[in-house]
Amino acid sequence: MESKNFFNDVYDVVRQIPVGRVTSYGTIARFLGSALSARMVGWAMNACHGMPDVPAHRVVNRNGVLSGKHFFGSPTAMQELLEKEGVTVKNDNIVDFKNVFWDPATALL
DNA sequence: TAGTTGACTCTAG
DNA sequence: GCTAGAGCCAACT
Repeated sequence: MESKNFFNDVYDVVRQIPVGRVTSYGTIARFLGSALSARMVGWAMNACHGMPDVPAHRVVNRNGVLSGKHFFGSPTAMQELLEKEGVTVKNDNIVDFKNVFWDPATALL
């Protein structure tokens, strides 16, 4: 299980997402150098179930939609978490997504 | 071993 | 403006 280099990178980026901010799979994928590997970010999130330090709820698709909300055990768990952190979610969509959007390339660089 | 799937994104029609 | 198809990589069956 030491072959999670790509996953580890994803976790590292997601872990650095500040509270009240969200990012997208493609953004992380591109930041890692694989813009077309956005799916892999999703897979990384799928494996992040054993990583309580990885706020997967702060990672959404490029539309700001909670695509993976269903994978949190409850279809509203992701929304509840985001709203609890100050992110307004409406109908599985992040309100002012552009305002709460967090770009690793801008924050880390 | 090989085939299919998947929490995405982009380009083309 | 919306719908459809293609692409990437790893895990699961």
